[in-house]
Amino acid sequence: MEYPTLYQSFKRHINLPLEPYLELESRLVRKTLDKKEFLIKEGQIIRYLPFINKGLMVNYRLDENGENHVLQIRWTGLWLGDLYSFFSGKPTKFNILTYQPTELLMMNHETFDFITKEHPVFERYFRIGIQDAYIETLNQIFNLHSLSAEERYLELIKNVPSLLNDIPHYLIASYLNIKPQSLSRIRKNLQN
Amino acid sequence: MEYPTLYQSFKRHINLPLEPYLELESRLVRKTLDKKEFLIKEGQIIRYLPFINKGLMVNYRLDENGENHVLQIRWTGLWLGDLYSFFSGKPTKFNILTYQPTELLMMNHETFDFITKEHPVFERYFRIGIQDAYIETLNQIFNLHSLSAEERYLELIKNVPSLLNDIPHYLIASYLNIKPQSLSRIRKNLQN
DNA sequence: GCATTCCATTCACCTATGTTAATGGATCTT
DNA sequence: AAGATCCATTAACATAGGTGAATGGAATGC
Repeated sequence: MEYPTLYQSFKRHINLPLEPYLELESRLVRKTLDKKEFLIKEGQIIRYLPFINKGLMVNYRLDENGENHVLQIRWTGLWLGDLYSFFSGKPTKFNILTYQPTELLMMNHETFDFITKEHPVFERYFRIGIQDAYIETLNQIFNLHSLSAEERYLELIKNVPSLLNDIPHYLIASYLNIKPQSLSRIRKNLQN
Repeated sequence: MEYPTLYQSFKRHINLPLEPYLELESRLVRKTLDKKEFLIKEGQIIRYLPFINKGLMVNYRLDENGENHVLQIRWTGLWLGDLYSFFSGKPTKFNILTYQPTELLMMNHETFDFITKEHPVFERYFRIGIQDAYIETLNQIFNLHSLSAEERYLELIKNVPSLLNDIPHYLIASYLNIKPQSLSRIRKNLQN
């Protein structure tokens, strides 16, 4: 087994004997990215589902005024791609960018079809994984509705304390839906 | 076949012969709710996945100040429940309430396990359905980040023109993350 | 090693949306 | 049908967070 982090991700959700796992593993494409490299750029048609074997990536989308909005921040042990573009074949609206040196394991469409057909338990794995992401995203909306900027900041660093050191503050601000100046103001107020 | 709306929902995503569909249909529990009845109340453990065969429901969640936040509005042909509570067995944090007379088709855990085991294509159907909901929810976050209150309002009534007649305005305001007074102000400004 | 770019911070000022309160029409209750 | 409740609307005022501009330190490029 080459990628225990991936195997553990499967085992957390489904009962997966080693053999089908190894069958999958052999079909994955490994990809390494340096700091601040793009995995996905707006307009591309996405041909792979990327699993972050090690590293950290940020997903943002450009609005009509040319401003970036960070929608997702994901790291080691999670998937981050564009399911919509991957499954529909239409161009993506997202930009996904590393902020740490990152190692990815990428599954193409052919492999996805093969393993879910051969071993339906993989379909179940993806159903559960996407479900978890969906539940988290609903929670993100609730936070945007119910918490002040300061409360959202505190909630985020409570859940992911290392984030302040891992990525620039302006990305954290964007993820929280505030401006970097506001994040500075909040951090200053909290010092007292 | 008793519920063509449900069958069409399956056919839109998967290739499903009639027989396994009928097998499922016979196991569903039909439930009718009047206007303004609760399907789900905070604290309950959710035992069913509900499909809206006809009607409209709103999902909201209470914050620490006792304020409601509408997170989802769904209608005929869609599912709306709490996947988290259903699959984890933990109490739900949501409140789901009809705003039109509504007919639901409810699937319990036993049936879910049975049909996905017996016919893996159902697992695929739920994977795709949850994936669509997830993609929509990500888009909802992008709108909250990138659009003004007025733009969010215009976007919503462009997509669902009938909504203004179907549910009270204060629910639309909550879904847009603004106060009813602000929605009134926006609507007034738009008259000119 | 110097120049350049990037980024966090601060401050003064601005604005979109929230808040509070009042009004009147519509809808429910008895 | 009268009374009560709910809800949309308006207006005056309040505020969280945005905007624009300036500063200095850190990281990057040559």
